[in-house]
Amino acid sequence: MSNAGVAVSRPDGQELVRGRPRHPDVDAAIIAAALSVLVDVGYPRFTMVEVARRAGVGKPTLYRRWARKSQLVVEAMRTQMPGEAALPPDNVSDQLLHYATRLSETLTHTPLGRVLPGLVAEMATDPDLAAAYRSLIIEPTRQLWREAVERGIRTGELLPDTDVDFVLDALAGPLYVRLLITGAPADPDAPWLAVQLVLARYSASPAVGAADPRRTISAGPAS
Amino acid sequence: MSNAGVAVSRPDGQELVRGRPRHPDVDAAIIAAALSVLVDVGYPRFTMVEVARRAGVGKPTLYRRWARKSQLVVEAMRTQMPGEAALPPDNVSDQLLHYATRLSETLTHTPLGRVLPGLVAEMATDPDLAAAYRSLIIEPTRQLWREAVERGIRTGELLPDTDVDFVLDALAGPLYVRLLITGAPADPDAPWLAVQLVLARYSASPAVGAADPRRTISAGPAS
DNA sequence: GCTATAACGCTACTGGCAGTAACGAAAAGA
DNA sequence: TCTTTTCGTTACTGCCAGTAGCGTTATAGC
Repeated sequence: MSNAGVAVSRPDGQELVRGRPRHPDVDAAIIAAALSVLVDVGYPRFTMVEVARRAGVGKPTLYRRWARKSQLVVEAMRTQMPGEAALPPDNVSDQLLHYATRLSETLTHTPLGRVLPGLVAEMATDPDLAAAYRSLIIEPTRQLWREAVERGIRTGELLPDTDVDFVLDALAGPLYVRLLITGAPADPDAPWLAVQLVLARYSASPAVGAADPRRTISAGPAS
Repeated sequence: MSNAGVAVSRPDGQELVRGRPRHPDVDAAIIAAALSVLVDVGYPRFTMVEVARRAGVGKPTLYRRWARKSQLVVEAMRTQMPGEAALPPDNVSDQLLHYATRLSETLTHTPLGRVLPGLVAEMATDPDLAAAYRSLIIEPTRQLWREAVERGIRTGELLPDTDVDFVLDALAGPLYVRLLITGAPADPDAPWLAVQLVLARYSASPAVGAADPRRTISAGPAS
């Protein structure tokens, strides 16, 4: 997102750089500083001055790269997202459990959890930020989940009437509610419980969902 | 929450009021103005000056009643919560559907939905606000839901291993996720779909949850 | 080298808002 | 009348986002 107004592509395909080039370490230093500030004080007390101070950089240097504070934050958050990591298990229930568990860990063990509430607020009034956050952070994750669910429908593991988007909301919802609304500590079982709900309703194999299905499906998180 | 530093209770139980009494309409005027500002601009652009202006009141008058902007907002929100309205249906599934539908409507049709994101952010750094919001707005609602679920367990409608708090999260989660995270428009079916999930997993009667259970339980929101 | 260009750190500024202080005036009880 | 407290008004402090202008420095092309 560090806007590349510097480089102008030339007819020969090379980059024409005029003037003093940007220092190669500054971007990284700013992102690192931003993350450290976010971890320390959360979004609402996150100030650009403090980021500049910790990065050993002038404030205008920040604004040369990111026009808004919120954009810098989104960029910093994006670096915290887990990589693709080719999905390991080959059945839908384990895949969903894997994803839900990973989201739960991201929310509890990375700055994302600490920052999310403030970001959510800003999204409500800053459409650009909302779009950036959703397309860079939320959507990539949801797309993975969506593909897993659709695959499950195709293979017959899930019922054909499965409401894909609702399933995604149902898996992520309980995790977000705790973090954002009730403030209760994250329940390590929550991902598994959520997957249970989804399977109980949408799994094609009728046995699932009653009694104690934990053993009938899988033991725990795959990661 | 309008702090009553004015009245001092006397031994005889009467109120001892010294000095000029507060104007009886000012509290209501401020709350009304606050709500109108919230509706118009949302929490992050909500300013006390604007509230004072619309209420035809000085800024210090606001601060005489509510020490923080966030406290005024919580108070204003509280007036928007639906009343108790003795729970109508007598079976758990209809009760939960009723509550979930009411939450959905509150989130979409009252200022609460517009304000919630910003409030959530502020809660992350303001423990007092978080406590006030949770005890005045979140908890009363959850308590109703909790009682319904526990009643269902007692009557045998729900399985004894039902995880009560998780059920609450699972019912509210999908609604909040849309509002706060994905920004997708509220799905009018979401409350019903969420109840379906819960019943499919925790209902004691095994028929529920497969095929098209919509007709096997109830048609729609009870309100 | 020399020149043009743009990044850099620095300082200073504008503008908006939360929250406070101080005032004179008004409303009530004692 | 005296005391107390509210009320509106005005003015203030302090914080922060974001911008402007400065002199300096690194690089590419001539």
